[in-house]
Amino acid sequence: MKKPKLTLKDVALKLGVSTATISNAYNRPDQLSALKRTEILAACKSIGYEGPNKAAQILRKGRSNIVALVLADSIEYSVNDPVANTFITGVANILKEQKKHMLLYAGDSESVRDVVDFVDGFICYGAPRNPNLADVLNRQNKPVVTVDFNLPDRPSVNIDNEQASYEIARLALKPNDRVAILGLRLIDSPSVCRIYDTPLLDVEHCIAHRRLNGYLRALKEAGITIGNDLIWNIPESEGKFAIQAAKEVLNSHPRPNIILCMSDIIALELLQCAMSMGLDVPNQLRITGFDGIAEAARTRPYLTTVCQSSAEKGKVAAITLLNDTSESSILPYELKQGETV
Amino acid sequence: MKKPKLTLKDVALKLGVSTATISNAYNRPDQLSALKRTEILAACKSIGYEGPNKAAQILRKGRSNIVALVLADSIEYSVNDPVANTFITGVANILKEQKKHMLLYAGDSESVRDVVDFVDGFICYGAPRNPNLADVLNRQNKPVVTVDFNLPDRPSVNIDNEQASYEIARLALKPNDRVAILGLRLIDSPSVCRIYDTPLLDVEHCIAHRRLNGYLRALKEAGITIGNDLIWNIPESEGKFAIQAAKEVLNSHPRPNIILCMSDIIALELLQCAMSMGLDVPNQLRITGFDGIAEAARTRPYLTTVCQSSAEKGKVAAITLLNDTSESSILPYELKQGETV
DNA sequence: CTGTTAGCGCTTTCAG
DNA sequence: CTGAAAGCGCTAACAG
Repeated sequence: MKKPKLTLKDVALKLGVSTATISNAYNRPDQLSALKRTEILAACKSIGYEGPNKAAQILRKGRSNIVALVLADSIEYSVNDPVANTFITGVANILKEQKKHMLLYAGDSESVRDVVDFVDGFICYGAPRNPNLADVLNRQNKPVVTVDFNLPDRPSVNIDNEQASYEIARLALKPNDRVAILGLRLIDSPSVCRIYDTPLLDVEHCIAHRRLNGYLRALKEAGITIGNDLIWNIPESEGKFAIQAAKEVLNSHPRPNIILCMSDIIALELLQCAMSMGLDVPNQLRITGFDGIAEAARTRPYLTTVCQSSAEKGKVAAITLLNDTSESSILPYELKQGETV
Repeated sequence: MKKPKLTLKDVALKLGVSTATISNAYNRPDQLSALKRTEILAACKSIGYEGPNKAAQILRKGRSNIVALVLADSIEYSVNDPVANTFITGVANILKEQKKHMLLYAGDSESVRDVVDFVDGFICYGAPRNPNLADVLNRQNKPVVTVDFNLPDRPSVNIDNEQASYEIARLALKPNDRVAILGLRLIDSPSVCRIYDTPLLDVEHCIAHRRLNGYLRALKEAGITIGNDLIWNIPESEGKFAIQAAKEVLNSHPRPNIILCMSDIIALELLQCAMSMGLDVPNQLRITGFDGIAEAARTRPYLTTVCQSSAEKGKVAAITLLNDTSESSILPYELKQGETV
């Protein structure tokens, strides 16, 4: 039952060659004749040696072929968010190609100590919920690629959130509109609430802020002013919170006739709510989303939104990390005119 | 910029104590006085030592606190399946509690060699698409827990698929029904097709087979016979394939008036299809699903289905692995009468 | 092209 | 409670 677990040394002894030769047979084919190499590999297989122990290799080489994917939130939450999911898909795609492995790491953790000594690098998807984590990450020496936020001197992958938001708002807005904004993680609060004069989260750490700026620029241009009581904070892009916010905003007086949402999930829940209240979309209420998730493409009326390719983001992030380049990328996005505007 | 990266030895030297003492301070508090321990820890922190190197610990201790979650399919696919996702959530929940980490591993890989030497164990969610992988997994010595399939002498987590399928079919069937079955991975084919006389996948490796048996038992009891040309194979629980199958079955003559689906995703796509063809559900067509995914609870008409808790499965699997027990679990399920039957 | 050897950084007996 | 020493299993100089 329990195999004795051969080591490279055992094998070298048995085959009457040096350990270096066995090691080279596996790791550096150019260091010995092809013939000898084939012989050795065959002999190893036949006596049941499966190759050098990976744990020892990690220590010795300082490389594990494991990449940590640091999610913005807990794993539980992130894995159920379609946008995060698509991103993971993109990363997985590239890692598989390069025979690397993926360790999921929660962004609400305190530190990366548990894994920093053996992973080869970090892909950091969204500003970690625990702000401490970003600092720790930045202070260590392994490669880091950030996505949807920035860390000093680290490459990042982003879209131009400000411009995208500006454009979608511009597309949607009409003179004299009564506007509301459903924001995502604008302030440091676990609750659905209006932001009033709560200080906003750090710009660098927060795409929400950039999206807000884009909206506000479009509003200004359209000659519309909006109070902070018409800007909601939603702590997570999750149905439950989105519904709460949707109800609040739709039941507020005077009711807005256009609502700019910082994610499709939020927009879709709002849309559901509005329709079940008998509102005519888009005539009584216009809605814009952000992301371009698959579900939005399946749901009628089609959502007017900003499409970004999360899968592509994942791929670019993985490639950037594996090449250890320091170049940041700005990826393209696309406005999608649906039926909600 | 680049810190010199202190080792335990350096630190011991600097503090004038032995390496064992430093090691004990971190790992075995009972081996030294609380006072000395606090002093040492404080001193370490102040000189910038973050604690023992994890890579070295893994080699030395033979334990990494990393658990591999082996998915049935590629990571790309699995992460976008709501059932798999909920399962991952459950696993993540327990791992977090126990400060373990999760490595995602694709079930279409050839072997686990890349990670077997350093992970602490495997949770295997669904029979791996590469059947080879199951063998390799079973031959190695680290703990394995299987979910939704079995491996000899390994603990597993399952529901009683046969009985559940029997019950949902029994609930739905009426005398003289024209029945079709939309099966999931019944045969080893990448295509949507009728199974005809293609050999079924191995029973042990295949919940689909058990579900099929349950359906057939109910059919037999109801005095209905069904040919293999009315049983479809769908290779993955993905929208694209489900739609293909839905069209085939709904356009076949005579059209079935009841269709038993092996997943909610399949059932939901079928439902969409049927409604867009103007069919009256449930009067002209009854549909049953399997799983009880969240989306089914949001979609009208409500799906009649078998609800199982994937999150619970994940938790139980993780607990079983971490406790290294050999007890298998059979989890409960629940029939949910919706509006499609 | 092959063999010897010094570690990678740590933990854990074991003797004091 | 502390310190010295022997590896965990491997790789990469380096010398032959």
